[in-house]
Amino acid sequence: MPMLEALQAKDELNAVIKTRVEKACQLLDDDIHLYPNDFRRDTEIETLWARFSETDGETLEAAEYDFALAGRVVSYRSFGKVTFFHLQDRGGKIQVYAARDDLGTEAYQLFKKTDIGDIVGVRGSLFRTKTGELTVKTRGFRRVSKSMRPLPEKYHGLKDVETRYRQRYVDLIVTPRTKEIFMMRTAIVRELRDFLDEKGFMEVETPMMQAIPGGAMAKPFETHHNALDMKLYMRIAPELYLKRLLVGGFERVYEINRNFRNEGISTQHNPEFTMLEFYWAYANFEDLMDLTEEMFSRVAVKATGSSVVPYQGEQIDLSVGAWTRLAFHDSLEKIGGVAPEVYSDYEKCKALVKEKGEKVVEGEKLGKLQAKLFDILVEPRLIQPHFIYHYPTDISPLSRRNEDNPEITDRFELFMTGREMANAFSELNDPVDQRGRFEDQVKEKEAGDEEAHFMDEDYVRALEYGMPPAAGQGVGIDRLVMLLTDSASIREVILFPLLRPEAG
RNA sequence: GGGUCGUUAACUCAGUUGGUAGAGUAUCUGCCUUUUAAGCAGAGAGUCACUGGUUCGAGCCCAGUACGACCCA
Repeated sequence: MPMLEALQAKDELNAVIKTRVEKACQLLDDDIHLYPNDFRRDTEIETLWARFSETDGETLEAAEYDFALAGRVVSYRSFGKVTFFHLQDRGGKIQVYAARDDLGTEAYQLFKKTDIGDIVGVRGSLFRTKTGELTVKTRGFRRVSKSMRPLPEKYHGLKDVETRYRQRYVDLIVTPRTKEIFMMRTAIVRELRDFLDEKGFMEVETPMMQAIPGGAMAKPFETHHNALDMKLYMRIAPELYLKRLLVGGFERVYEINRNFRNEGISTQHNPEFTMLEFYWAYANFEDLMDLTEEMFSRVAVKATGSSVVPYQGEQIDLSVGAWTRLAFHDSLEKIGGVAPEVYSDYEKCKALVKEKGEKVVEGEKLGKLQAKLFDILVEPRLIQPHFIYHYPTDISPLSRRNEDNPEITDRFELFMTGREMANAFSELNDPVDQRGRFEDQVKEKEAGDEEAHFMDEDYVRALEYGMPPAAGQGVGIDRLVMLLTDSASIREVILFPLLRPEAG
């Protein structure tokens, strides 16, 4: 095979890879297919453990249960005429024993060309070794994929985080915890879907590419559609489309999908991240708080077995009823230590923001200043679950105003572990009020606020047809998975986090 | 954007005051039929991230660059 020979000739290959390529060339010379796809397994390692973990050796050998397994060789101990190795498939790992006297000299010689990392099929039965370990006795062997690159060292594993993220495939092979986290992620998302489906919500898909990026305050990614010759944005939120569906008569809808925000990268932020948004007609933000407690505690139990979960040394209690509900302005006073005469006075508020080292932009409204104080003084201290409600109207352009006080909205954000986990509100369904709020946002955008909302005429037109009163919520799925897997960085819960291209 | 730290063999890591580049694992060779971080004997393996500077001499000191981690904005 010319390609392999070319690979073999490359000087820059390190010795280990070169040796493996040479070995592969020898196999080819003996007419051995390196990548056959004719082996079929009839069981998996998890199944063997489930059925036989309690069975004693005599019973196993008497039964001579015969089966075919396949997986990756992840360790290898050879004694000459007998070899032990561990085989790993998607569900687990099991020891395999291969002996010359069982396989025959020729087959055993071929088997001995196996490297750690090769993917192999094994036919055989079970027995127990002297130490009692459940082990497969090989009667037939077929290599189905030759590995050219050595795996990381077995004892320390792969530690270099950059390599773990760039070559996640290697991380998944050698780091059991990584595999576990992503299996948990899938289980968490499935449980959210089950929960919402049971409550009568319908999953939908709305545009990821939008002409007007709405539904959140964030900088969008821009792209261009060639055939239509038009600018498009990657969505920052699905909100305005999901609410159009409320107008259309789907009274309970949700979407779990990616959002894109053209902002900094940190342990809490990836440019593309996954959000659950759901909208519920004939409900308000207080109904949402109840539903949220129920949903989070159920998902926590599913993922971790308990509604009290450990996170970075704290025990976070997600049990229904354990959550605190506190008004935004009360949280400024009681947790942030900001007196009402300070937070309600524009100049005093501005002075305090500056004192705390935050910039104040010209023309910024009182609500925005209060939000900055909240971010600095309150948010980091909200370790246990807190619903902070009645956000200022200035910073809540899509939320319904409070009936008694038009300066605040029937909106809450959910905080725990010092971070925002969700944002929710009773929806603004008055088209006249909505148009006015958009117009205020446009003024802020013109004044230089890149994150202010765009005017969306079609959305206002939809509201003019009449949207049922409703409440809606967005939950950051990555952060939820971080919480339930005790992960400090968002990159630990995203399979392929965004990194700069490798040098060279 | 700013600060701190890191980058040495495929992997995990040492590297003294600036003076010939080290270990374990992995790999290769030999021995070995119940091991499991198998063992024993031997061998090979390096653009010390990159570029420049200081120096008789730089993995080590200095400057810059790239990538990453953490903190701050």
